[in-house]
Amino acid sequence: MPELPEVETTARLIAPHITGRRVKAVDVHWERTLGGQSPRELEDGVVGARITRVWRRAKWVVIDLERRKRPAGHLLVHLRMTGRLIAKDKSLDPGPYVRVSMPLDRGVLHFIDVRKFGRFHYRADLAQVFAKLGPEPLGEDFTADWLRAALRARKRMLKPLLLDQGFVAGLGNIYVDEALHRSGLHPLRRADRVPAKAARRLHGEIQATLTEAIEREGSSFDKFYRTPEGQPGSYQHQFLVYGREDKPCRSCGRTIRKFVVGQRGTHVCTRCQPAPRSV
DNA sequence: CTATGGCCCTGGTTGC
DNA sequence: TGCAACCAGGGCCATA
Repeated sequence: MPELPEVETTARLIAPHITGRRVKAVDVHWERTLGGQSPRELEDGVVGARITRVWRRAKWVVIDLERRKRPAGHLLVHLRMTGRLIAKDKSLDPGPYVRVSMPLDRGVLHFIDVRKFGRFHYRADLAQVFAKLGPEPLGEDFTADWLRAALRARKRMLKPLLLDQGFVAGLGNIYVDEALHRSGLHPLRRADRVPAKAARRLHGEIQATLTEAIEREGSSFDKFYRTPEGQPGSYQHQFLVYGREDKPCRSCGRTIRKFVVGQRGTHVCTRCQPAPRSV
C-alpha cells in the first residue's frame, strides 16, 4: 500500500492502540519478513519492552521502545507492496496472511502481508537504516530552494529520481505521477533541465499532493490497502492521472496515456506535461 | 553517476 | 470455461 500517506495513516491510527503497551511475546510465522534477522534477535529486542511512540520516517513505521524508563531501540516496519499493521483484540483471527504477531499486555499487533515483501525487525539504533534516506518531503529540510538546487545537480529523468528514496524519502509510483502532472512536468524530463520556476512549482505540488492524501487517509483501489481500522482511504477519487489511462485529462480533456518508465507504470497527459525535446 | 534487468512473492485480471 | 501470461502501490542487488 505503501507510500508516505498510507504509512503516515498507518502510524497515526495504530499509535493510540499500542502506545504505552508492553510487549509480551513475538510470534514469527514467516521468517523472511525479518529480513535476515533471527526470530531470537527480534525477540531479545522487543519482548518485555514498553512502546513509547509510533511515528514515520520515509515509508518506515517506527515504534520506539524503552526498558526501565530508558530508550531501548526500535521496531521498524516496512509495508512494501501489501503489508498491513493492525492492532486487535487477541481473540480475533488475523487471517491466513499474518507474518508476525506481537501480543501486548493489552491486545495484539499483527503484521499482515500477502506478498511477503514487507519487513518487520528490531534495531538498536536507527542510524544505519536511515543513513541513505533523503529529506522528508513534508519536513523543514525539503524547501523549494533545496529542490531547485538538487535537481540542477542531477542528470537523471525526473520520475526515477523522485522515486529514489535517497533523493527524497517517501514518494512512490502514485504520488510521483500525480505531483508531476500537477506541476506540468513530463516524467522523462531531465532533472537538470527543469527551470527554477518549475522546480518551485514541483516542490509545492509534492507537498500539496501528500498533504491532501494524508487528509483522506491515503489511497485504496483494490482489496489491499486499508487503514488499521479496516477502512479504505479515499484519495483515489482525487487521482488526476494514476490509473486513468485512456480517460480524459480532468484539466484539458486530452486522453491520459500510460507507458513504462524504469519498469514502473507511468501516467501522463501529454498536453499538460509536454514531452522533452531530446529523450 | 546513471540505466537496466532480475529477484523476492501472491493473487487478481486479461486475453486467447 | 480453462489456463497461461501479465500486472501490481517497493526496494535491493548485480551489471554495464
